[in-house]
Order: sequence, then structure tokens, then C-alpha cells
Amino acid sequence: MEASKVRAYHHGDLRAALIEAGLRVARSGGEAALSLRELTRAAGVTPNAAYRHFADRHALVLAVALRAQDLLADAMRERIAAVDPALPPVPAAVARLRAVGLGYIQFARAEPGWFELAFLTHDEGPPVTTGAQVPPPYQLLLDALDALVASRGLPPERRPHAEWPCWSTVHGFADLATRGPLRHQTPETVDALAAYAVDTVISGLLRQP
Amino acid sequence: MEASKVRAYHHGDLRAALIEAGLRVARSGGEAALSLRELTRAAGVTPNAAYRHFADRHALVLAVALRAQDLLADAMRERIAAVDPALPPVPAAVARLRAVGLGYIQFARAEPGWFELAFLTHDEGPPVTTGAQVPPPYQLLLDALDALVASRGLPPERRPHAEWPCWSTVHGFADLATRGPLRHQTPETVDALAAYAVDTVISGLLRQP
DNA sequence: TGTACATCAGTGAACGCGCGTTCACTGATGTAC
DNA sequence: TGTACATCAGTGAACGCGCGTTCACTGATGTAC
Repeated sequence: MEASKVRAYHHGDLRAALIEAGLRVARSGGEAALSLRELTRAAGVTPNAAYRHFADRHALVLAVALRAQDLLADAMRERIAAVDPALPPVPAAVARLRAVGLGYIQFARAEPGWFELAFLTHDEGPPVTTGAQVPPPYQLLLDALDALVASRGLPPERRPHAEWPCWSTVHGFADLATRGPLRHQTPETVDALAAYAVDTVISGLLRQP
Repeated sequence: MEASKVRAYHHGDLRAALIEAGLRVARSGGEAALSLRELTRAAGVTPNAAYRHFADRHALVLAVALRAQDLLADAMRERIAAVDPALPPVPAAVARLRAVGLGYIQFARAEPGWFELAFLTHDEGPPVTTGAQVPPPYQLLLDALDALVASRGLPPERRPHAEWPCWSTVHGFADLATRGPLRHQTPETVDALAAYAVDTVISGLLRQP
């Protein structure tokens, strides 16, 4: 098979086409909208053609969810990169941790369908940190906390488990803003509350004990 | 109609029976399990009999969700009541705020199906605080924060919006522990992380600015 | 270079399912006189 | 106290839907000789 001509067999790359269709459909409809028939229809193919590439519907949904997780990580990275590079080490590390959290929340609000899907991916085995398969958004959080310790912004003995209050706060806020009581507040209000929530949990981490 | 003999007409009280069946079914299956046919089946009645009491499936689900919310509030109150009454005012107020959060998380872990349902109820109008229809669990949080201010444990100028970081953290943790990566950790681990997350956000609230 | 053959991505038709909702009805309960 | 009637909670049957999945197949692609 030629590498330049991606087209192969009948369709081309049905697997990729189904995942793309999945992203398109989930963007507005979330996970519930990801039916095997809907996606094969969108790809212009017979329903059971999907079984050439995925064991069943769940496998297809998971493949789309992995892509959604990458999109979430991209959005977070973009926000991290926007942190003022002129800041001194500690404020810079704090600002990047803030960016991790606010990027997470912002993505959830901008793309609630993808966000719902991205959270699905944790449906796998027991431990979350099994070798190389750490979810990219989670890795960004771990890195930001490690960098905060390295910059001496956080004492090393307070590093363990610090990811959980952080993730909890931003994830919970995302859910409140997306499906909960903050759903109908103005974007400005939600922006302010998001910043306040993230700052509060970071303050809690940085407190003098 | 006699008040003592609750039985009326053919069934008795089908409306209540459907809601009870809804709680039973949602307990293990969450919202997705709440089909109109399943609940009428459980109540020993024809599917369309439900339309005498609910406009459609969604109205039935909402009625069950309100009950789930009451159960959540009950669990939280129980935990609040267990706070040592011998504590001085400020530590007592902090302990009750902690109990609000940990009660929320504990209920989510013990009854994930009901918890999912309880969060659904916010599907209504724009503002969450519209007169008397404040959800009971949310009211418990507001009360705990107000009491903390009254006990002089929190400066009044830091009271506004304090509910959002609190709710965000415990809600997010509940989701992480229920559907997310903490799902398969041991209960002891999750207990410890829950306490740590709640303490962190409370520390953030209480910090000297 | 040409032919025979194997591979396998996709087709077409069908399965059985449970769902929400609508229709015209029945028959028990409650009420008026 | 007894009868005629209105109310209305529930029945029974059916609708149309979209779903995931399975079956036997077809026909284009790639390979061996």
C-alpha cells in the first residue's frame, strides 16, 4: 500500500471517518448521540461496516472519547502557553496551575459534548496511573504541580495527593456550569466564579499549615 | 374520601407508587433505568396509566429526582448532627461545614444512582435561588456558611460566593469517586482523599488574604 | 505481463428489542336528588 | 335508602421508531507464480 495515497480499499479509512463523525455528532449531542447507526450513516456506509473496525458500539465510543480527551488537553496547553513568561518562577508556576484548571473549565463550557465524552475514558482498569497510558489532561495537572514544587512554590511534603482537590474543584465547577445551577448564568458571572473557585483551592494548597 | 383509608379508586395511590418504584429502580440503574414502561410494570399497571399522574416521562423522572434530593439532604443532616456539640463555636461551625461536604460525597458513593438523579433536578429555570424552591442540600451548604460567619469563623466580606468553591470541590470529588478514576480505589483511600479535598478548599476559604 | 486465487472491506436484508405515546374503551367510585 | 348519572383511574391494543447485532453475500484489492 502506498503511503502517499491514503485511500485504500472501498472507503478509504473508515475507522478514521467514523471517529471524525463521532466527534461531529458528540459535539452537539454528547455521548447519548453516538449511535453506531448514526455514525455509519454519517460516513455513508452500511451499519455493520463498523464491525470491521470496532468490536462493538462501546469500542467506537471509547475511540471517540480518546480524541475528545486530546482536544481537552490541547485547550489546556493553549491556556498554559499564554501565561506571561516574564513572571518570576513561583508566580509563573502558580499561574500555570491556574491555567490548567481554568483551561479545563473553559473547555467544558465551550464544548460540553466533548467534555462529557472526555470524562468517559476513565472507564478502564483500576489504577489511573498505569504506565504510559496516563490521560493527557491529567498529566498536565501532575506536571503543573511538580513544576510548582520545583519552583519552591509548594513544599515537597505537600505535593502528594495535591492533584485530587485540584481536579475535584475544576471538574465539579465544570459540571455545575455545564449541567447544574450555573448553567444559565451569564458567561461573565461564570468566568468570575470559576476564577474564584480555582483561586480558593490553590490558596488551600499553598496555605501555611 | 376518608383520610385514614389511603386506598382510593382502583390502585390506591399510583402516583406515589410510581415514584417509589422509580427510587427502587434508579438506585441500581440511575436515570437511564427510569423508563415509563419499567415503572408502570413495577407498579403492576398498564404503561399509559402513568399519564393520569404525569405529563410525560420527564415529569415522572423529575418527581423521582426531587425525592432523591431529599434523601441526599437527609444524609447530610445526619452527618451534621453527628458533630461534637462540645466544640467551641468556630471549630464547631467549621466541622459542620466539613460535614456538609463529606456527607454529600458519602451519599454519592453509597448511592450513586440516587446521586445522579439528585443532580438532575437543577434542570429548571435560570436562577437557582428563586424564592422558596431552593434545593435542600444546597440550602444546608448556605446555612453552614452563614453559621460560620455568625460564629466569626469567616469574615463577612468573604461570605459572598463562598458556596461555589465548596460545592465545586465536593461535587467534583463525588464524580471522580463515582464515575471517574477514583472509582476502583479502596474505600479507605477514597475516604482519606475526600477529607483532604474538603479540608483544602475550606483552608482556602479561611486563609488570611 | 498475465492469470488464478486469497483476502477482507463493505453490502443488503433481517432479527428481536424496548421505548414513549395515542386511541377508544370500561368499569369502579363518588354524588345528586 | 335507593336509583340515575357523572367522573375519571385504569385497560387493551396498537402506532412508529431507532437501536445493536447477526447472517450470508459480493466484489474490489492485493499477491503468488
